[in-house]
Amino acid sequence: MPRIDFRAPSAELARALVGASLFVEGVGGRIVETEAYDESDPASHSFAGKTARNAVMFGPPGRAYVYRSYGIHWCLNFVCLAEGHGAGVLIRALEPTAGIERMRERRGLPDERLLCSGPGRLCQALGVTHAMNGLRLDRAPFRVVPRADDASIAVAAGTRIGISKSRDLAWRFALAGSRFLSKPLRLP
DNA sequence: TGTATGATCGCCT
DNA sequence: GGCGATCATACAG
Repeated sequence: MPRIDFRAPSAELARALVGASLFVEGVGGRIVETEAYDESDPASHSFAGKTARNAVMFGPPGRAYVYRSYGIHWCLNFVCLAEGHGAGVLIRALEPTAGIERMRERRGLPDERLLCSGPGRLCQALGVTHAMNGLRLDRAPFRVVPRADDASIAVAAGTRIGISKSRDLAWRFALAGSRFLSKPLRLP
């Protein structure tokens, strides 16, 4: 059932992506943490309208929106139902399954638990940069694999991280009990 | 386990 | 000028 539908509202897509797998040139793993953002949400980049930075969020769904965070890190979003509004899902953490040595080289830190536990770390480990902004997610270098139909997966919802607006919205989704989360889940 | 700080860039919502 | 959808490091206790 969880065929990934990039036209779904961001919270739905964010939930469906937990347990799916993401690879960039074969390096990646299982998504264990996501956050939803949309145009009605003051914490979203799309809230205040289209700019050069967030333009991809306003384009067709199923693309990568990569932005620079704090002037230093890259963060990866999956664009969903945009149609002039602007919505997306921030990929916050992966459980590494493929290309772990490559990740270690890129990260410089050996700790496997910290390779992809956070949106900036994950992009560094997978080699995601601004060069991939706007690229389709169903083509190389990306590969997104839905979780298996029979996968009995416990997805928990909590409040989002690192934002000051709309802090009570339970739009953070995580694989319950995973040790690869960027932070423990906080219930609303 | 927690709090503080620096790095450094795009946009000011 | 100030603030982020961050992270590594330094330090206190």
